[in-house]
Amino acid sequence: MPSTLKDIAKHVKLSVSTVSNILSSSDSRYNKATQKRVLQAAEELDYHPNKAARSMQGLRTKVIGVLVPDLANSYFPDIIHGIEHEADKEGYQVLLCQTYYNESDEARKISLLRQHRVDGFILFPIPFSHRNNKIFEKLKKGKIPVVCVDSKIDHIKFDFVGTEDYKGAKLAVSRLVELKHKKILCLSFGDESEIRSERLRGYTDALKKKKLKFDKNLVLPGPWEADAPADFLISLFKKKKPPTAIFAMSDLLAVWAYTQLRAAGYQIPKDVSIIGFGDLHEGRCLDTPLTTVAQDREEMGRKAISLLLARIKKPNSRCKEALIETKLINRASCFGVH
Amino acid sequence: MPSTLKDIAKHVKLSVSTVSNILSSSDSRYNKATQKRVLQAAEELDYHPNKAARSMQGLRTKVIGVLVPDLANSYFPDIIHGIEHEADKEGYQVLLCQTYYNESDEARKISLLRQHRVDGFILFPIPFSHRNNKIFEKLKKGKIPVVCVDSKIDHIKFDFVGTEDYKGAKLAVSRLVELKHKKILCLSFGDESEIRSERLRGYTDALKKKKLKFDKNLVLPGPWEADAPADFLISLFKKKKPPTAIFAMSDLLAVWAYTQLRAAGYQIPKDVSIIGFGDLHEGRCLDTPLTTVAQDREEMGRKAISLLLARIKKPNSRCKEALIETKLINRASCFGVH
DNA sequence: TATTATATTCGTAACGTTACGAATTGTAAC
DNA sequence: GTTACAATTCGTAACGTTACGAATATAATA
Repeated sequence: MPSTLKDIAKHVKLSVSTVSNILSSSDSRYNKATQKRVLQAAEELDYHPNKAARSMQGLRTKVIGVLVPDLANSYFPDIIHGIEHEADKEGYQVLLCQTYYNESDEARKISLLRQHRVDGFILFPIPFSHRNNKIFEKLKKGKIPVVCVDSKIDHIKFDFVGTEDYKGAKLAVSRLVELKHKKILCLSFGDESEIRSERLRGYTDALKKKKLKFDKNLVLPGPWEADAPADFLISLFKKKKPPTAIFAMSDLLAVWAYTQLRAAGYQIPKDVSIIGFGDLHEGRCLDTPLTTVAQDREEMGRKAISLLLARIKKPNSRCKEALIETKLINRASCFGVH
Repeated sequence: MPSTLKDIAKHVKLSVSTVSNILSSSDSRYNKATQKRVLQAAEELDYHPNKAARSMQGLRTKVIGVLVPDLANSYFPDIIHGIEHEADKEGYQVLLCQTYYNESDEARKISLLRQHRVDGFILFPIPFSHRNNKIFEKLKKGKIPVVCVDSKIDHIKFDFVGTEDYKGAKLAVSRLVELKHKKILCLSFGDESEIRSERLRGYTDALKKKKLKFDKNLVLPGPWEADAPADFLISLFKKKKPPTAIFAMSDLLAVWAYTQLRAAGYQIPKDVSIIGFGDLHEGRCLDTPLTTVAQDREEMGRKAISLLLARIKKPNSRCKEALIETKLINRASCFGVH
């Protein structure tokens, strides 16, 4: 039983519409004294405008829905921070949900947010999912403003924010090549996402540029794919011409490799150099801090909001794509080979 | 312009109320064929019930608001996972906001969530804040169901979920004492929170039990407090009778100390044993994994939901408090002294 | 004082949904 | 062909808000 405009109106003996007008637009033709009286009553009665009623006028809710896979991955909070901060500046509020990489959760959360009539979505779609894309088709057909981040939806065009995956990977691998590494392992994602293929392209092109040949046996998926990938990883380093460096497609993968190698008695970077991608906290607080490719994640969030607001204003404009720059962060995990 | 009941009604040539009834209660007296027709039309027209209109009936929204300080702290995502999972089971949905440890954001986000008429709140209040407590008084007076986690609100009683801070700290320090450490540094939070005082009490009691005397110079606040606490920390270990162990009130503090000491040339645990509190990911992936006090954070989340739902059902029942158990996780960062 | 202009305030309809009781249809029994 | 009863379906009011145009009060001018 929260108080309503009617309650306030009764309290100050004015009409509901007067109270509404005063409370919702500060600029107004109303008597200063009246305004003060109303504001005060609102305060006293602990009035919270009912967004439900408001949005029923078909007005903007000024709320945007953000759907991320998993907050436990420290990649996301920074982006969310950027989103919230920028949204806030424009008077938008953010509602946050998680999918836990689960397709039916993804669908359910989108529906929930639609029920709340959010003005638009920022989605981090589950990468390379075989989900039923109908939900997204409907978003598209309903002209609901959507910005996808990181992954795109098959066959459906939305605004998009991503990372300069190709450039970043090339940067990283070029660095290893400069340090005279000849045999560089590529620790890859297990999926078939565009992120993966771009980073792989960066890896191979960096090798090519220095006339090193690409060996597909040096590309292996991370811990969540193979059966005993840790053993397999170590076995690669026990061969007689072992790799001397690892390019990992993510910091998490890099940290995993780091841990496994250390446990197996290898020293980083003396025996093996490692370079990651993402500049996550996990890599920074390693004993030998991780050299990595960083992207400005808050900027990603800001960019996503700016694309979204542009679309909210012009729902029919052409879809835009933005790639966030990368740069190399040199820390201790890479070492020259002689 | 999402479709409405009216649209569906027109489409199937039935009244709005029939459509509403069919769509909102699956149990019903309606003709099976009619039901199918309606469901199908809803699907075709991509109908999403308008929560706004629904909640205007004064009905439950089946949405609960969760307000956390900062998702970048990996302490929170686990709890949120527990919250979401349990809420989901009961048919409740979760709206998540951050305060960034900022009091005015805290107030604004609570107001936002109230505007959405959430059925209740799970709050992680900013600890030891000098905030204006009026917002909380109003929540209390308005009988809005609220569960606080971790910190309480001064002078205002809400349901509460916390950690067995005293027992956990005592457990940790007792362990160090068993390992024959005589001089144990306590790395404390900088605030005056109840969490701090309870963990401090655990620390002192563990010492007392083994007849070790409490030295208040051995209690020092973490990195965010003193001017040059890192230097100060190291200086303590350069004295002639240096501490041989550290009890840190959080894993983050522990990791910080670990890093500083390593950088200064000390070995963990050979020179200094460290024990943390919280069992965060950061401590697990250290080169020398951190011994720590763990609490089941998903259970915290579940508990919070169960208290909240109980309160939603009986808004006037007595406030309950739940403390989540702690246990010691022995890893490599502690070492016996001889 | 009458007339106009200006400053304030008001009343009504509409948004999409649900609860409630009323209305309509169909069916079986007489 | 009534009547009784069940099976379906319907109509209306209400929730809290805002937009819109209308109404009233007050001041300024003739």
